[in-house]
Amino acid sequence: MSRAKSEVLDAAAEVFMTLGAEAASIDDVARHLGATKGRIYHHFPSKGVLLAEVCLRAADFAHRAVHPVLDPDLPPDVQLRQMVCAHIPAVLGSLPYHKVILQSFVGMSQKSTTALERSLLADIRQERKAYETLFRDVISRGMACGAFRSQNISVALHSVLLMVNAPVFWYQPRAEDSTDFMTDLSEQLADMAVAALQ
Amino acid sequence: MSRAKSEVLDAAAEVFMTLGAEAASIDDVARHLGATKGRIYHHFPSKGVLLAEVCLRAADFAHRAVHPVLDPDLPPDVQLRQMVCAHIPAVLGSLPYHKVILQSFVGMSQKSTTALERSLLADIRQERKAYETLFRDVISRGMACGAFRSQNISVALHSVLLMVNAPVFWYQPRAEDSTDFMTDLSEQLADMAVAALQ
DNA sequence: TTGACAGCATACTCAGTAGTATGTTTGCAT
DNA sequence: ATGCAAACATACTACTGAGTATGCTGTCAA
Repeated sequence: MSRAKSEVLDAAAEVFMTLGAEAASIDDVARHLGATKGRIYHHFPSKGVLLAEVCLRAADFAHRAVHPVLDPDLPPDVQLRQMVCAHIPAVLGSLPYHKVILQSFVGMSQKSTTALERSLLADIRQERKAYETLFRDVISRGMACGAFRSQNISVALHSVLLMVNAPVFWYQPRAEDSTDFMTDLSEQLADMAVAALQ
Repeated sequence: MSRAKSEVLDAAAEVFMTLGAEAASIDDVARHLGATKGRIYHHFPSKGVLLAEVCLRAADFAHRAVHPVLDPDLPPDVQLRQMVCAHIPAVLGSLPYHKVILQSFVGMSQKSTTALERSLLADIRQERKAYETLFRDVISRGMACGAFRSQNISVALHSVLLMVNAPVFWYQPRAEDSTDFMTDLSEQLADMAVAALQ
C-alpha cells in the first residue's frame, strides 16, 4: 500500500475514533489531513469502503501480533497468557483503529449497497472469526485437559475476549508510561483472563 | 412519565440499536412507531435529548435492579455474585437501551449544543459513575479483607464491568430460553467475575 | 518537448435530515 | 354545547454531507 493511502487511513481512524464513524464526515477527515475530499476519494471509492478498510487493518494488526506466539505444544494457560500479552500492546499501539472496529460491533449500520463494501465486510467477519478461533481453540484445549473448568465455551470465549479488549474503552495514551505500564497491564489482564477460566 | 412518551423512548432505543444512534434519523424512529416526526418532537425537544434520555433510562434500569441486593454485611465475593446475577437479567431484559448507551461510550460525538443536552449528559455520567462505584466498593472491600488478590483496582473494575456487559454485544433474544438460559448465563458470568479477582 | 498519468484541489449536485410553523383531532372540564 | 389544551399530523425551510465532474500540477518515460 502506498504511503499516501496509508496516511489517509490513519487520519480516518483518528477522526472516526473521536467523532464516531457515522457522525464524522469525509470533510472532517480531509481537514484533519490538511487536504480536501479529492485526496480521499482518489484513494477510496466511498466512505463505507474507507471505514471497512480501517476495520480490516485493525483486525490485521491484532492477528499479526498474536500469530507469532502461537505454539500448540504449550500448556493452554501458558499459551493464553502469551496471547494476551501479545494482544494488549498491539491494540494499544494502534488504538484508533481498534476503537473504530469496536464501534462497528455495537452499531451495525449495514447500509452497505455496493458489492465492494459487502465483500470487505465479509473479509472483516472472516478475520474476526479466525482471530476468535485462536482463542476458542486454546480455551477448548484447556477444558479438555482439565486446566480450565468446563463451562459454556462461547460465553467464556466472548467474556475473555471482551475483557482483554477492555483497555480500548478506557485507555488514553500518556507520554512516558508506554512500555512499563503496558507490560504491567498486559500481565494483570493475562492473570485475570486465566483466573477467570480456571 | 406518560405512556405515549415511554413508547417513543422504546422505539428510539430499538431503532438507535439497529441503525446506530447517529445514522438513524428521527423519521426512522417515527416510521417504526407508525407515526410522524410531530409525535416525537412533541415529547422531546431535539434528537440529542431523545438519545440522552434513552441512555439515562438504560443506566437507571441497571441501577434499580442491582440496588436491592446491596448488603454491606455480605462477604465481598458473595456480594459481587449477587450484583452480577441481578445485573444480567436487567440488562438482557432491556437490551436495546443498553446497546445504545454502549455506543455512546465508544463514539463520543459530544456535539451537544443546548444546555439541556449538556445537563442530561452530566446526569448520565453521574449515574454511570455511581454504578461503577457500587462495583468498585465491593472489589475494594474484597481486596482489603483478602478475599480478592490485590492489583490495580481501576483495571480490575473496568475488566469485570465489561465482562458482565459482554452479553450486550452478542446476545440475541430467543423465544423460549429466556429464564433458564439467563440464570445459567448469570451464574457463569458471576463465577468468571469472582474467579478473575480471586 | 511532450503527452500521459498519478495525485490531488475546486466547485458543483442532490438526496436526506434536523428542526419549525401551522393545521387538525381528541379528550375533558365547566 | 363549548372552550381549550394535549397530542399528534402535514408541509414546509435551511442546511449538511456524500458523491461527482472537472481542472490543475508535478513527474517520468519515450
